[in-house]
Amino acid sequence: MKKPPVPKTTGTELSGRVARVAPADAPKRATKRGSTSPKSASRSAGSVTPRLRERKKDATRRALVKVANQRFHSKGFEATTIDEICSDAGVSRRTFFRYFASKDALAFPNRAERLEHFLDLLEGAPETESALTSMRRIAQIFAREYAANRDQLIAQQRLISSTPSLIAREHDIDRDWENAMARAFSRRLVRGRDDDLRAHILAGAVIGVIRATMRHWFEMDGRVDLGKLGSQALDALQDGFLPMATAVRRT
Amino acid sequence: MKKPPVPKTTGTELSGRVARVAPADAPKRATKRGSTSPKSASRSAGSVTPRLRERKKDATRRALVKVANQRFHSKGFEATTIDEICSDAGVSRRTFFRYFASKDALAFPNRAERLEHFLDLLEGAPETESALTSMRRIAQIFAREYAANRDQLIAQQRLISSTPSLIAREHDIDRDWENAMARAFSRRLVRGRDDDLRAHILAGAVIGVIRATMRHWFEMDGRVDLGKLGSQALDALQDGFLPMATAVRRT
DNA sequence: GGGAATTTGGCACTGAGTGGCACTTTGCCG
DNA sequence: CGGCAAAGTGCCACTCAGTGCCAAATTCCC
Repeated sequence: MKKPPVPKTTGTELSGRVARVAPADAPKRATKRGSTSPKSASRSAGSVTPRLRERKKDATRRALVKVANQRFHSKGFEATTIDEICSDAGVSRRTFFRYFASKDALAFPNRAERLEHFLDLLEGAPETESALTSMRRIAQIFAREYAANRDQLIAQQRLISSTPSLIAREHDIDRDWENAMARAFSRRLVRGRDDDLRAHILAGAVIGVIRATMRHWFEMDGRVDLGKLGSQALDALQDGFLPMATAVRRT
Repeated sequence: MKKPPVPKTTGTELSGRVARVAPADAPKRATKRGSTSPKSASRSAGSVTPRLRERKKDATRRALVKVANQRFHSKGFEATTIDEICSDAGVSRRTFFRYFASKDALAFPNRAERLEHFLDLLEGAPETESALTSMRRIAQIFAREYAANRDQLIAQQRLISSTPSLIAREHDIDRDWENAMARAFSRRLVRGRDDDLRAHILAGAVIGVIRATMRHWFEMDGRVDLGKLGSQALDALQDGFLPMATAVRRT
């Protein structure tokens, strides 16, 4: 009771804002091999990829995601404590936070990978292609990919949609995509004033349209053709929502 | 040490999910006078607004927002403790949470009022007006209002933009607006299949465009005409981003 | 002034997230 | 093989947000 011994210094204020323990949440990045990672390069040779250590880390990470999602789906996200997840995975609480920056992060495994994929596609688009055409093409690629993982994505989305804090995280992710898109568009547009603004406006519109489309797809439990849906949505965007914007009471 | 006496039942699991203490975060709602509030109407006459109790509550709320923002701006959002805010405002911790559902909520005073205002305008729009025309008109109204509070809004935005958790909350608010918009559009569109989807797509695009516009305005420290900016952005949306979508390298 | 309805404060408790340190494992040498 | 450094892990203590509960204070209304 009373007071715990001593809070170290004065505590309560101006605590250092350093915290360089382990940022976590970094994408695995590996898998793609090569990459000339500086490592420590103590001597030189090696390169037989003996990273038996990496294997273990990866296994732990996967285990955490797996047991966590089991609990999440059976008793809900908020009702699941990190302690439970840790004991299921046979890992200590402290270790958990070395793998994931937060409990939320568990619900978005491969957040980083997906964005990276999107970026690759976006940056790999031919210079001569218009922004909206690129998006149309890329949307088809993702539509196929999403359709292939339909059930898993729907389960994941159901969890997210029913958890306020996860909804917020999802919006963060949308913003990442939007910013990535804006950057790519900006490079593509006529070089001149206001390009940054115009690129952001276009990106904002595209992301908004795509989000609405995804939302609909999820609400239909993925029983509609996502590719066609996305295509139509981008059509609507491209012709200025004519049927919607003007018609108030079509015949 | 050891263990605290008794955690009540078994604790740790299946704790009731009721929590009907005080949702907080409700808009003041008053101020508009009249409104035939049922109150208790004990006698009849009066009408001198004797709610001395309401005054105090309002004062407490304002005080909390005020002292909180002082601290937020001087030492940052995350570094500020709710305890500090409470002692500054002369209120207990427990009371704080009866006024605000979370620390985040402090950074968005009148979140509810603004949305309500938007909803009123949206629902009060003439039936014969197209969705985009309504938005254009409403955007002008908000542009004027924002311009009038420029300095305060910019300070607020600076705080939000520099705090991840507040950015997330801001996105929640955007979503509220988007949903409100979608609902209004849906009522306005041709009644038929897919209206909900189409309304959401349009709303998503509009919100995206508006967000990008606001972002730019804030980045320019409000030194540009927000009304004109919004108007141009909606123009771009309405003609399908023709100059952006097609031109890859204008002459 | 008296009694009911609110409002408030204090207390105890849960759960997320962090820092520090000691201990174990793994990779890498000579 | 034995030893060494670095990376990974476990444990403990601590801070802080948020909530339930109940008693004390305040306000309202007669």
